[in-house]
Amino acid sequence: MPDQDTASDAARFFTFFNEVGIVYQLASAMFEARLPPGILVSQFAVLNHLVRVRDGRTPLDLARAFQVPKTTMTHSLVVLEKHHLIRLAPNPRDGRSKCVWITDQGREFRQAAIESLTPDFSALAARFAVGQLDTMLPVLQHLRKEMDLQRDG
Amino acid sequence: MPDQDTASDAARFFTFFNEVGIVYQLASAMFEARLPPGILVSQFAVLNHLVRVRDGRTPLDLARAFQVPKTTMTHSLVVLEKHHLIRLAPNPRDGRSKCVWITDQGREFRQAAIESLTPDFSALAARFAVGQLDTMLPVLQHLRKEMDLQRDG
DNA sequence: GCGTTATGGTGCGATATCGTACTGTATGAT
DNA sequence: ATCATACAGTACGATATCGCACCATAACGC
Repeated sequence: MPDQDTASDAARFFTFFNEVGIVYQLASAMFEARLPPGILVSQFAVLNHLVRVRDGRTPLDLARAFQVPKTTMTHSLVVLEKHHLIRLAPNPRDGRSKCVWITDQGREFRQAAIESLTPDFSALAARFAVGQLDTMLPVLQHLRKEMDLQRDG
Repeated sequence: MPDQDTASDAARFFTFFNEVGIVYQLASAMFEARLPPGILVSQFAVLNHLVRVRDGRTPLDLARAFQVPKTTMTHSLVVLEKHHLIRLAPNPRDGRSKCVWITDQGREFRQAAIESLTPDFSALAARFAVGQLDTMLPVLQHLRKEMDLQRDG
């Protein structure tokens, strides 16, 4: 009964994404409580991406990576630049475009923000066995990759 | 070396939540593309909660469930009521408060929205083995519960 | 080269989210 | 009963997010 199967698949995806959304909300709230006023999780996420993945890319690359409209990314970058956490340089390869570079201050800010979360993570580790994350992480990464491919192609 | 351990725990939580955030973004984008204009994921999520968990509760209960400020929830409820997807009734137990009830139209809307996602889920199921979700779901739910408890207590 | 189309970024207006302050009702102490 | 305090919801202003229109440059066809 393939109809039954696809219905069941859909229900499982829906339930799963619903749960992911809740965990995201809770983690965001936890994180935002530690960030200094004026910097939001969305903006920190950009900073984090520049360190974890690569800086020097264009605003549009970042917008695509985060699945947000380019106007939203422009705004986030303006805020980060105002705080001297990134630097926007002209793109030598394309006169229409720019390159986004993280500053030393930006790296320090990211590091400090991550460290400020340590108490929260410690408290959570006392409630939840961290080893369980190791099982889920590669599966989540694989899921993300496939969703990315589906989006693009 | 307990310091090393807690640092490693923190790094694992951070990496994991980062991945959760990415999956959430991708799933939201996928979902929002199927919702009719005028209804956002945040508003649909409220509707979904009313069916999955319970309706008849107060706006503040919902705000706490979603970890959003009560003013944000007020706004979402106004939008949903404007579309006749919910009904706001006075709370017979408390003159300051209200009760949120989903309408028949709201239930139909939710069902139709979920069904509109079926093609996306089918395509994704062809790329990603759905059974892997079943392993992660209970762990995610457990993590969410512990994060909730940490937040409250 | 020149014109057409495509693309990166921004300006602008609309809605969403959030913090603060306020209103009205409930709760509790006396 | 009266008063002080706590609490649910709203009003309002600030920022975030988003869609649409526009500008400047790039890419392409000829």
